[in-house]
Amino acid sequence: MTLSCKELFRLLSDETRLRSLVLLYREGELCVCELVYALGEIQPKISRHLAILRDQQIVSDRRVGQWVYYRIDPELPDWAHEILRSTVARAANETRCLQDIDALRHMPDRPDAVRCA
Amino acid sequence: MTLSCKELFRLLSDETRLRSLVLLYREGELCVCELVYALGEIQPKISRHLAILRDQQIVSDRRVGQWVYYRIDPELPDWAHEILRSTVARAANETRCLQDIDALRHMPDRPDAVRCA
DNA sequence: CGGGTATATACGGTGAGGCGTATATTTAAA
DNA sequence: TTTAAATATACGCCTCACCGTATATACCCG
Repeated sequence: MTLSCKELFRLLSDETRLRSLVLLYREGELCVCELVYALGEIQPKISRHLAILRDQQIVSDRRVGQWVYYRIDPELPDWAHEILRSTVARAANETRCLQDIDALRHMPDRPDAVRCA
Repeated sequence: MTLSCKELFRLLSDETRLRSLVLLYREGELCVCELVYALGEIQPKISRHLAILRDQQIVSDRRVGQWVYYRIDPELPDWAHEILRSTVARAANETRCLQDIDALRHMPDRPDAVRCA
């Protein structure tokens, strides 16, 4: 099935997914443990929501050793990408997202060395 | 409370509300019975969803005789309006919305004479 | 192979929100 | 003042999606 407006909005209407997508949009690529740390949520919750986004092809993933990196799916349709862009522009002003960005910045032992690949 | 991204998306994730907003965005102003006809849904359902949108100040209403006309709230924040614009551009390609527009066009006895006010 | 870390998934419980029906309210017209 | 039309709301039902806990899977290293 192709992505509908309604379906996209349903996906964006969950706070955990929205915060994750804002971070992924800004950072390009993040592994699960980075999102867990930045959002301050438990790992199964993050993984579950990422799986939902992956099933609808909003994000794609790749495994690097024991880590799994997620990013906005590069094949996301233009109209959806435009909505995401507006969203990130707005959400970046909301307190919760600002905190997430800051938390990520201060995460110790970030597995960032691997990310270049 | 001010409108959050998450809240806007929750409102847009319901098909009836989404179809109503697409029509309102295109047509400028519509009364309840026009939406009932165009969407082919029962009146309490339409009224209920319009009330939800009104409570969140996505739409505003005005009474003209026995009719109540709804429109996109002119004070909708810019970022929300931009998301709506992208949405309408996309949704206007989805079958359901095309049918709605067509149905509205063929509605008999439309109370359109009043709308000029 | 065995232990540890990262991630994914299964499961039952629970609450939010959508639904249709019935009814209330408002206005116009008779 | 009664009737009818347009709209709004109240109510109970039910589905769906989220939650936390527990467990499974995958990979690395010793």
